[in-house]
Amino acid sequence: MRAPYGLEIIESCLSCPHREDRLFCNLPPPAVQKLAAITSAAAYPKGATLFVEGQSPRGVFILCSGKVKLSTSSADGKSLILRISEPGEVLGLPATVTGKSYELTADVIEPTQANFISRTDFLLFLREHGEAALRVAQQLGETYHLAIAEMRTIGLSRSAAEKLARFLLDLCANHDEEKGEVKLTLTLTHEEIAQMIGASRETVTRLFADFKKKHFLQVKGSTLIIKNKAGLESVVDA
Amino acid sequence: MRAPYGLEIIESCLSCPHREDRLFCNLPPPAVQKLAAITSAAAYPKGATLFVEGQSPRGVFILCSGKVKLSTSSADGKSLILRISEPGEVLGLPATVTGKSYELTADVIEPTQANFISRTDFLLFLREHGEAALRVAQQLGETYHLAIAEMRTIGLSRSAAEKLARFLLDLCANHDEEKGEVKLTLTLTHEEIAQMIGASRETVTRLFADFKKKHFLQVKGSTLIIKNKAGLESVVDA
DNA sequence: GCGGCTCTGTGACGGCCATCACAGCGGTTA
DNA sequence: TAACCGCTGTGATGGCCGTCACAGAGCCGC
Repeated sequence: MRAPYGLEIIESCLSCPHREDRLFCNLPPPAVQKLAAITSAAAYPKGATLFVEGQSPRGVFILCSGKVKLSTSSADGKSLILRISEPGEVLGLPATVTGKSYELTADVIEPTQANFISRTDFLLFLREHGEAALRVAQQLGETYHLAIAEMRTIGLSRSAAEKLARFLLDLCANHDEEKGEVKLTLTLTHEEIAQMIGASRETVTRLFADFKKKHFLQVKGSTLIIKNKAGLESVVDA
Repeated sequence: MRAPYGLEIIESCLSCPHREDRLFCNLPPPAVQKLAAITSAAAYPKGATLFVEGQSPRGVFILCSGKVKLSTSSADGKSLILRISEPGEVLGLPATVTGKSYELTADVIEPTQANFISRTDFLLFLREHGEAALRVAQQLGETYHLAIAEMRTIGLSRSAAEKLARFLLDLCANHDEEKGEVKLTLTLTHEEIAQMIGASRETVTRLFADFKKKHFLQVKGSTLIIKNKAGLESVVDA
């Protein structure tokens, strides 16, 4: 593990292209300066945990690089993955602004650099900079959107096949299409996909085999090629 | 149906105790005045629709009285109810601040009075009053919390019994307990409950019969008495 | 290369629950 | 009062899929 707060990390984070993405781009210069002053950078290895469901909120994390898994779990160990956060996103925002405990657990699944802002600093900053508060509201609205979308795939499907198809089509929506195909890299294991759609690992394996047989998609290592979106859509509509 | 924008309705809404609840209470007087100026009141009969999933956002509705069902539905007519909004809540907030289309449909299920603020007025107001933007962010954070909670009951349960038990315990959380019992009025039909927990109507009927037989609860008309919370919790933990 | 690990693939079995079908039941309308 | 309509209750049936069990496959560190 690299030393947190190491100088080289702070340097690299200050130049991180996502540092002010979405949340704070285009703020007036004084606001940006103030923001930089209360921000501290750190690196997290794979397997690290940024925060845990139920903890009282310490602050927000702005993802510079890496990937973070957001999940919730029940007493009996079952867990539900809500989504995988990518660079540019802000984690822990709802809990930090409301003051309620974190509603999800954030686990690092690829080595990550993130900027941290403590709750007290962050709230003070928002109070002083109304424009930033509006940005935060917008970001929260989008997070809500994503949650609803996830909810739809889990709640409105009658079969596991439908859920998986919905999940894959959602993935397609974020990637470009080339001559009828969508190519994307999927680093998730079947187990994790199962936890995202509320199914068992074996069912996911079987469904992938099924979809391959129907020529809906193709898998090479961690590369996934969707060859027939219409086919998947027909599974959803069924 | 009462005439929308009728004088007596505006009067009653201006004195509505929830008008500034949560979202805008304790704002400085100038902000409150401005807010009153851009607000317009209306009444909606049972069966009316405030907005529909997919519409581009017209603005926000602040519930004064009545109840509104928030749901999403799939192409094949199946629908998933997210929650029932009560007076004091603000509807359409995420879509209005992000500018994306409404992600849910809002149907009036009990005669409702609501204050409406158009999107342009609302955004302008937020830009001028940073404190209000912060309130909006907090409200959004709480809405998100609720969505996650709903998600947990749907996604983390392995059986329908578990989902119903979770749903009932969530209800209890909002009501007071008296000598080990929680009494509440539940105006939802079995069909609607089924749509909230992602099950079929018949299953809900059967589960209620089952829970009654186990003396977990009791039903008299639209009054529901939870007699044994521990029993329900044991269903969830199973 | 060898043991140990995680991940994927596959068969058998059984239970839960969605679905269909229909029967009472209370409230409302004509 | 009868007809109607939406809600609730209940039986029969079948299929999906969760679970268990195990086998191969890839990937590491030693």
